[in-house]
Amino acid sequence: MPSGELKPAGYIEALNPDQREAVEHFAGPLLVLAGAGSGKTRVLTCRIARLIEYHGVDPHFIMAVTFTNKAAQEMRNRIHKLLGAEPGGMWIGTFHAIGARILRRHGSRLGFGPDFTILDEDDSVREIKRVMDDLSVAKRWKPQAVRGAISAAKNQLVSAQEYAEIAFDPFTRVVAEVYPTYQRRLLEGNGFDFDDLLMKPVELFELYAEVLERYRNRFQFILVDEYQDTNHAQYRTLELLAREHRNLCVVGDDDQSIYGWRGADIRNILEFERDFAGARTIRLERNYRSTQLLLSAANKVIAENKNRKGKTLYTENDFGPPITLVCAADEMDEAEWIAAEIMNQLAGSAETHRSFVVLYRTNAQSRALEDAFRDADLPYRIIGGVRFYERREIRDVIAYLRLISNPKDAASFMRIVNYPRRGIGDTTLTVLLTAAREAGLAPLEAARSAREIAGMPRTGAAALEGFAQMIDRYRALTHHVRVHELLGELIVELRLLEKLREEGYEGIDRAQNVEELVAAASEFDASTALEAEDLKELGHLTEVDLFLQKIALVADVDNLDAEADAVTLMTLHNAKGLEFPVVVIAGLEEGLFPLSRAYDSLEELEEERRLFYVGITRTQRKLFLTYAKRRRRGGDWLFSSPSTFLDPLPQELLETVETQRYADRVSSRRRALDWEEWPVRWERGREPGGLRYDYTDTQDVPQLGELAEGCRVRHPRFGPGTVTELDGHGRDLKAVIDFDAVGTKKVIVRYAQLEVE
DNA sequence: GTCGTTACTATTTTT
DNA sequence: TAGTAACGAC
Repeated sequence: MPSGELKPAGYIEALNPDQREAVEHFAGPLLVLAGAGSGKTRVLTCRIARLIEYHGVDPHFIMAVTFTNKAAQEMRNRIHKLLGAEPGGMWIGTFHAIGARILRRHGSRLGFGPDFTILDEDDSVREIKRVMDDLSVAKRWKPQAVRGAISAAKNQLVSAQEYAEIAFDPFTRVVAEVYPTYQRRLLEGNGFDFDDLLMKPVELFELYAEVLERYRNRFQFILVDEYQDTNHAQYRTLELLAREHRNLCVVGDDDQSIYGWRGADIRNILEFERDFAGARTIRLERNYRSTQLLLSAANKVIAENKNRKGKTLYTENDFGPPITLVCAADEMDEAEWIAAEIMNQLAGSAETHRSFVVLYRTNAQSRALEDAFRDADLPYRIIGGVRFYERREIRDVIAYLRLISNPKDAASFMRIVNYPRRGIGDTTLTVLLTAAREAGLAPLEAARSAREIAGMPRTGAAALEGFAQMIDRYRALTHHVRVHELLGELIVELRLLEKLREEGYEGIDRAQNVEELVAAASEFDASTALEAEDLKELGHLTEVDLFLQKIALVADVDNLDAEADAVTLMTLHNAKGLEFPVVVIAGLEEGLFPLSRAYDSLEELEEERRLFYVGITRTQRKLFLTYAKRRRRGGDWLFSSPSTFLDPLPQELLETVETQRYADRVSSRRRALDWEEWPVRWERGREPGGLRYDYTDTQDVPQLGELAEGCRVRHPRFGPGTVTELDGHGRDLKAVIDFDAVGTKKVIVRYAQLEVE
């Protein structure tokens, strides 16, 4: 235990007083409110080092939980550096990875084998769709929506039974019907979805006191990164584990909570001090990352939010250059301007490509940027979007591995039974599945003796048996060969690369991806996937099992290669935890950022604002904010005004710029407007602040003001009035207007020739 | 059983 | 607009 004679290690002396206080805190609950760029990871890692080195805590008793694998890896490396050795026995990982690890050990109590499959969101939607088809409810509701509801329930730890009790309308009643069947299918297929990895460990702890006891004793010290992003299931896990010893240290920033839509509950951090009475709270407000100017802008933006603990960042860095606010004509113009500006900056300075990042709200925005970057010959890489492990060809190959690893996996069976084509069609499959269900067998099991099934077409039966034999043959190999060897053989046998290449241009890419997967597999080292203490109990798991469980939990950011010399393009969400010398935030328009649906509630709008705050605080030196006057979205042009998020930014921090094309367009329009009235029909889409125009014969139209509830309008016959209600969409949009002179009337906007004041 | 066409719908973020 | 799902023809 504490031995006061030891001189503080060098890493302690380098900390500022607040950081030091957090690091030196030993036992009892601790909340560290760590502003952006305030050295949060440093505090976490130093604290762990100190627990081990100074307080003599065996790493075996420490658990550190992060949100991404990348953060976990980073933490591991830094602790290694501080201690000069790997802290053996310590658990560091994401909630999901830790959940999977616990389930691997004890899942059998809930009826799951340790070689379980982890279903990603897409797998889960497919499974739900299948359930819905069977229950004949697929027509009325979207599987995606039902999945969302089940996922939300799981994050709230609401079981299928409990859900049934609270179902109150047609939709939730359908969900209540699907949920238990879906769970049963998962159990039958020995699979967990992402949410199960969080919910099932809690179930395990609550049902089996001795399991809970084991981990309570085991994790004497728990540290949690990004605590503001925890959902209820995660909160409950922490509470169960830490309730007794109370050595729970959480680090987070309520101003950076951006995952509310995924069930993260900001109350977890706002109410930590209440939930863990006697908790010490330390604020880290000194920022080491950004310029003073940027921090003052960020502080102004976030101060608009009501629901926060309150924190003001400061720095002793330079004042720094102003933020450049750019107005562009459309998204191509915006993208071209960004590409050109990055080229400029590169030409005149020592910066390299990797100093730049372009952040945006939606993945769809990357398209224009990619085009512009390609045209400008600017090297770039995109994080997010269609992720590697989500590509069709990769999922196909992985489905083979999954079926080999877990013959009960019905979803993977269905995916590949006829890929590549082997003459197994709907008729054959329907007969097989019916027979399988009656016999209580998984599809692959039934396929092994397909010829014995009544009503099975002869060619189909032979193909099925051949398929099953092939899978079984590889299954027998799993204990003897490495994953990449197995994969290599499989691909040759299927003639997969040849077949993909025959698909033409895109197929060549696909074939390359498959080769990349084999390369990734050959780098996979099972010895690090399963730690020594798990080997005893789980030594019989194959490398294939472990490889699959591992890749199911990797995100794209995890692969962010800091070395590659290219401009990074990614969503704001993906940027959390990262920093860049030069940042561009694109698409600062009403309806896009903030996204229009965020107007539904204050909470969502505040979350969007936090996202903007996260974006600003990624910046070390120079920030560009861009918006476009119009943007193609779906089929037509969407016109919009600059984001209201820009409003709190004081003029003196900004320098405003128009792109050449925007300037040209405005001047030509002004000239045109002098002599011509523009033939325009306009509609208001779902997007508040964004007006959707349909115009007959011109390319360019003047922008009308916003039509929204509460705004003042003028009607040619009824005179001035106030809009009290909007109803319908697009060309069917109707407005209820309280006219000053003639009272309330409902008009069809399309015909009413309203003028917005 | 396969292929091609049409229809539809989703355009938010992800462990 | 683009991608996918469903459907119908061969």
